Amino acid sequence: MSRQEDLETAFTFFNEVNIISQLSSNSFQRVLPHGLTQSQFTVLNWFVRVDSEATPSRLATALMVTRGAITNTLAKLEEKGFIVVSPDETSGRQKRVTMTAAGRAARDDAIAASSAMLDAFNEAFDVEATKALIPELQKVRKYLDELRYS
Amino acid sequence: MSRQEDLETAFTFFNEVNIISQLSSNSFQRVLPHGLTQSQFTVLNWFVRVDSEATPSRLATALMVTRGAITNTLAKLEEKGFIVVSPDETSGRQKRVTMTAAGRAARDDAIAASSAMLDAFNEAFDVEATKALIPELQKVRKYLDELRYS
DNA sequence: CTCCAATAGTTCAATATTAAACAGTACAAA
DNA sequence: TTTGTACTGTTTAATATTGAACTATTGGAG
Repeated sequence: MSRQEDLETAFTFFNEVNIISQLSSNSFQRVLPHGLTQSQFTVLNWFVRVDSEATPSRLATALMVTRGAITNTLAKLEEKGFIVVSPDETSGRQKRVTMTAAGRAARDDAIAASSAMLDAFNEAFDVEATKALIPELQKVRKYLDELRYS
Repeated sequence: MSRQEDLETAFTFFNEVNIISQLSSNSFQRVLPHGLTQSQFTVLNWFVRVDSEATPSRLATALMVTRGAITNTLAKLEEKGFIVVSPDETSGRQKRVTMTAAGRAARDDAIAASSAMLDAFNEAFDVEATKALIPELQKVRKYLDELRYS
């Protein structure tokens, strides 16, 4: 296998991943309830998947956007009552962000709204085959994730 | 396997794909030469991968953006001399877009600029394993791609 | 041939994001 | 204690994108 061929393999891999991401994100965004944007949903989902509390800066890093973008996204979520942003008593420069019950419900609504789409996908594709891909993708994700701190 | 578990499998799959896409796109954008944006590169790469000629509308559909967005992207590429937009003699409402030699060179520069990144990836991962994922991803991509025309 | 619905491309206002500048806070080294 | 450096969050101008309105053109149904 020449270096050139290996480069093409890697390039093709990332290209396919990109296209799938775009197509699925498009479909997903179309069904998002409560006027949620992709970014807003990602914040809510982060609270379910990772931690019940965060600083804006931690969210910016986790979601790979600038702190300015997070300021905006959190403001929108707070208007909707899906998160609470409060001062941190132990640190004057940090803020403390938590999700409300309404936020949790909105996140669950979003998941439910996408389930028809995912059901259809699972009908067309062998779920075991999909499941088999996940560990490989996780390895790649972890590699790329560690790369950005080095 | 319950429906709930299958839904989670599919959701996790798309979630991993999304994160990889974001991380790799971030890295890729950082090294893009000639002030190319991701969208601009995607247009140039489309001309290499798919066809040597297109209408703006065809590009908008292929790249999954609005026609307004393509108008903007093509204007930027034309300023840089990477594409040519000419009237279509056979149709007064369509335009004809082609890539210039400079555009082709810029695309090749972009590929070259990302090769260090891809080399590092190939050192960390078994290329054969990566290659094995591609057909599976292509199946998913084709499924999603067909979905949006139905 | 004449409409009329569909299509192609552009423009506009609104929104999300970025990069950079900014102000306030924390903390460790001197 | 003081000072300087690093970090947190916000603001600003610039840019990319969207959805919708608009203009021009096409092509088929009548």
